[in-house]
Amino acid sequence: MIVNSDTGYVIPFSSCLSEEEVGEIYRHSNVVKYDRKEVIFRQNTRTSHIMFVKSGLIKIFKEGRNNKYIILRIAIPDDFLGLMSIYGGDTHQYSASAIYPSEICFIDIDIFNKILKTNGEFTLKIINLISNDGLFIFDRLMSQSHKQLPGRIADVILYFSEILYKSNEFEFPFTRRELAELAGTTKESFIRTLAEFKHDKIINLEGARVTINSMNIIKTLSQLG
Amino acid sequence: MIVNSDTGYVIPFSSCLSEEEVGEIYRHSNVVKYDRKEVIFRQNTRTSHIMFVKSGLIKIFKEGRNNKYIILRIAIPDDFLGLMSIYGGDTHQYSASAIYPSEICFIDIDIFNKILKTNGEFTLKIINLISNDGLFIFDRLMSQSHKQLPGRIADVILYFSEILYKSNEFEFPFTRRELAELAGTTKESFIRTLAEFKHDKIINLEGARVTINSMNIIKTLSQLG
DNA sequence: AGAAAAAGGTGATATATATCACCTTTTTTT
DNA sequence: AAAAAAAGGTGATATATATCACCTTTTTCT
Repeated sequence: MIVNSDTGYVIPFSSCLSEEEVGEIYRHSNVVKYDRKEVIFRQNTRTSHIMFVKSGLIKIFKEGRNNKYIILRIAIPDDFLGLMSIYGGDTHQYSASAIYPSEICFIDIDIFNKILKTNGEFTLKIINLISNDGLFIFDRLMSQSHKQLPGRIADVILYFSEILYKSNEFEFPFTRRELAELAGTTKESFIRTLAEFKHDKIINLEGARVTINSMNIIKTLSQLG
Repeated sequence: MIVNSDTGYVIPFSSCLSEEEVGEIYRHSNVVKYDRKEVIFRQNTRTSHIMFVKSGLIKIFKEGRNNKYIILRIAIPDDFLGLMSIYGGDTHQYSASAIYPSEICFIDIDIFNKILKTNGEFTLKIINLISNDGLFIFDRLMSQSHKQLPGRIADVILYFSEILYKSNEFEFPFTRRELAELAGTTKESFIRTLAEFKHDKIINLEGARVTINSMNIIKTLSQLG
């Protein structure tokens, strides 16, 4: 559902933008609301807009063969979506869907590029974002290649605790199956390993609710792999 | 060994650069020669220059725990090195070493950034490069997570045949151990699977020399995982 | 040229984790 | 409110690939 453009929101890195540039973006953008589980864009479709998360939580994932998925990361407010695909080619290389009801701001791609070409400060911020996205994927690749399950599941716990929620206590916004797709394993193996963590009192676990009892052990598991 | 700056080489994407910009880069750059196996930069060291390959072949790799490595890709002439690390933070997140005697051009980072900030056309090319690097790593992540050995080794063969050498016949520039690090497996498993490919007449194999007999089967293996 | 180290290779064995086959509980749909 | 579907969970079993222990050949070093 498309709502009228409003100016009651902040564009990421707008401190680097002139008033005219901000105005131009507002004039050529609109906000779309998504319900839980709604798809924002799907891999292999053509890129058409610059997007950023205005509110909510977005799952970034990729479908492989045999109905297998990898969840890459969770995008939070002010995160851009799909930059890598937009600037690396002309089709999305992954999909995005709303975890909770969310609002996405769509910006006209030509306007955005015009600003990129003329505003070096802003451009460097965008280059910085894309680079960090790439390095994050590289870390995932290392984790996937060299660590075995306990290490990878420790990584998932650290991702929620340190990057996403910045707290020792949180609720998984995902089903066990999705958590497994984030850890690169199967639902069953994820459940079992998480149950071991609970049994060993490294974490408390009630349904989706997690409390980290021993951050040290989690970090050691992550490091030793 | 540092040689004097010379202007007998072409800067990648220099068609997007003005004469002054090209001159400025020449004035603030120098070419360094590396022997086989010499390290160009090492992960966790601070970034200091923009680099591109003038000649040779460069191995891009990352060290994990337990003396395990992942080889990410091979950089060829005109490829930039380390852009993602330079623009994603201030330390290299991976290492680079020469596979054959190679020449690397080092460009002053401030001069390069100055040009980035003022030349939008050129900047878009650089954004395009970094984005593609990121997408390439994502593909590797998918390959690593969802494919089993024969599929991953087919991917390695396709990488050399289609991306690097653009031929059905080529020589691996790597030892078996390195090939395994590129496929995300062990030396032994790589050797065995490659021997199966040979036994099944999918490829010919004599030492490092590979001839692909059935590109179809290789592609099918890659796709089915 | 000779010694040492690295690379290539093979068979036997171990093991982590996927797969399968269920059952129970919760959530969603009609 | 009942039926259907999805999620959570557990035990038994299968299997792909890592690991180990060698041996041979090639390359590198002194």
